[in-house]
Amino acid sequence: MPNLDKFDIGILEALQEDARATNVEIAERVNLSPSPCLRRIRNLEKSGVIRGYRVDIDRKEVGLGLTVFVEIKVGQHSRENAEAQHTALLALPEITACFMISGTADFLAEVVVEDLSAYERFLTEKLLMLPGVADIRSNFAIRAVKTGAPLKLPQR
Amino acid sequence: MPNLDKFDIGILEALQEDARATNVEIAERVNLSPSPCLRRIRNLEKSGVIRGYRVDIDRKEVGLGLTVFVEIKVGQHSRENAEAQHTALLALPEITACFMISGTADFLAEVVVEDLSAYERFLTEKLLMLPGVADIRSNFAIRAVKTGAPLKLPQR
DNA sequence: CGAGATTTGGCATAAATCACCTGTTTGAAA
DNA sequence: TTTCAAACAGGTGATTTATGCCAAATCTCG
Repeated sequence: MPNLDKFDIGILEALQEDARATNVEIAERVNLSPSPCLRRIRNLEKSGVIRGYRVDIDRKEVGLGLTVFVEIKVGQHSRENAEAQHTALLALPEITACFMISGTADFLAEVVVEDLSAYERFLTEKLLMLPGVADIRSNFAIRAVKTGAPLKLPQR
Repeated sequence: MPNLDKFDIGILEALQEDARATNVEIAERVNLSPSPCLRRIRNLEKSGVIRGYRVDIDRKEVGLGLTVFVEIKVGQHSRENAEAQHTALLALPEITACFMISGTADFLAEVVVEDLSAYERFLTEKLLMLPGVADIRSNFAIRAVKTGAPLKLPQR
């Protein structure tokens, strides 16, 4: 909703490549002096366009070798108080992303765990214990083609 | 593979919450003085545990209102030279994440675009033009429960 | 064209980064 | 257990960066 001009878009593109770039570097890249550049960044943060800054960790390197995409179906009456479902799924730290989707399933969740046995524990001790979960289908990631790629920002 | 101790894990957890936190802040949080803390961060970067730093942008706020999860099936002979498939999918900026998966599909891709008509253009002009793409199935995200959540790092 | 509002750029100061150095801890072998 | 070497934590200071302030430039309407 906020009107983003070419400077804002440029700043966001720079931060998508390297969110720890210094303000001076970003200012040079978008052809602005440091002062207004920093002011714009702070405005983007305050207005909610920028939600935060994250480190991109190599999952394999930290021992998280298994990514699974889980299609979750919920029972008919659980679909009515969807808020409780959201809260429950939000609280599971193994789920790194989760969307309510159209199609055959109700939710699609990305689950990141150490290995198959950790995934088994997650399923039996956590996901299947949630009330209202009627059916799940697991799609195992064999290989990551790309993850967390920069958004293709609409130009102004 | 590199041995990560509790300091490294603490640094990664801090950077997952705020990747622009200053080295001094991170050092305080993990109970280390700034010098060794910065040294560890640089080591994590050099060893590949840290792949980079990304800004978390609110998609709606920049006009990207539609997220679609696309299941892609490729023809039998395309499956053999999978490398070409990967390269082609990598090159599409609308795809923000893509995995080769088990199950009914061959690939699962997350596509982020402005709206339905932009998605139609993406499908007809780009994805369906790729050689070897035999079948696709689109699952539209109705609501994001969570995105880009921090990883649950194995403790040491 | 002109008044008002917004934004930019430069400056000064406080803070952070980072290379270098020193002292301590750790770990392996005798 | 003792010894030695390698690795690591912590301190210091020069350089770079962040950030508030203010005057000048730019943009926006009437």
